[in-house]
Amino acid sequence: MDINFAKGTSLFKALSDETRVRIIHILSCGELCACDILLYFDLTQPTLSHHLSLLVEAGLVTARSEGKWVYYQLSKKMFTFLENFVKEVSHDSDTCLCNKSGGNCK
Amino acid sequence: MDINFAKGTSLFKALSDETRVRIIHILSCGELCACDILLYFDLTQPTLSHHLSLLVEAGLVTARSEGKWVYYQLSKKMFTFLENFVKEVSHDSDTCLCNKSGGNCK
DNA sequence: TATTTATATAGATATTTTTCTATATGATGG
DNA sequence: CCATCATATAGAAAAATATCTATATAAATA
Repeated sequence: MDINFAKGTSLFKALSDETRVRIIHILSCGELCACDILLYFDLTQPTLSHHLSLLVEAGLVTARSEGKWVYYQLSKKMFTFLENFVKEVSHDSDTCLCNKSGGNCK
Repeated sequence: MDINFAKGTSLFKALSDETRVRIIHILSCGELCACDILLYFDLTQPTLSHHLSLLVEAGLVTARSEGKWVYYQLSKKMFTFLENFVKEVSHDSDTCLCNKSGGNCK
């Protein structure tokens, strides 16, 4: 079971902006439409829309259209993946690259 | 106990590059000097040095000089912080911003 | 002491990212 | 069917990032 570095890194990249991390937090208690999320920020609507689309593209957030609104919600599955990825990558184990490619660190 | 968004985001930013995530993984089984880490990558020495300094600056990795070598090691403390931060930010709780600032999502 | 080895720094360039304004799309309601 | 509201897209500008080559520093060794 190889570590999926590209996928894990793409999640970190999606979370490498404080606005997006705050969006995640705001969504942690349930789904919200974009216009409600906007109230928490001093940003223009297109800028928020861009941040939301990056989060959706990364798979951390899902979007659901209803009437003229789009409701955004956290993907629990992806956050579970992220939690596991952080551990997988940073905890000592036999998946470590140094064991695979003949390094001398062990 | 407010969430430290700036600190958490800075960790995500430090991990938003696949090379740096791979460095973390390579260090997961113990400390290594920069020249040994370099063997795992197709990068120039200054580029790796730059990535290492970003990881150190973020606090995810510590550096220890010995002779002409610099040994790099993961900061377990910071990875524990990161694991907790991911949960804090994404799990429903009374620290959610929407509860604090009169939002209507609950 | 001169050379080699390990690492860092400086400076340049190409790419990516963040944000904005302006505009388009698409649903709702009068 | 026209105006309004929610959202997305286009395009531009400024800032940040990743990478390289060249060079500096500093320790070890011949």
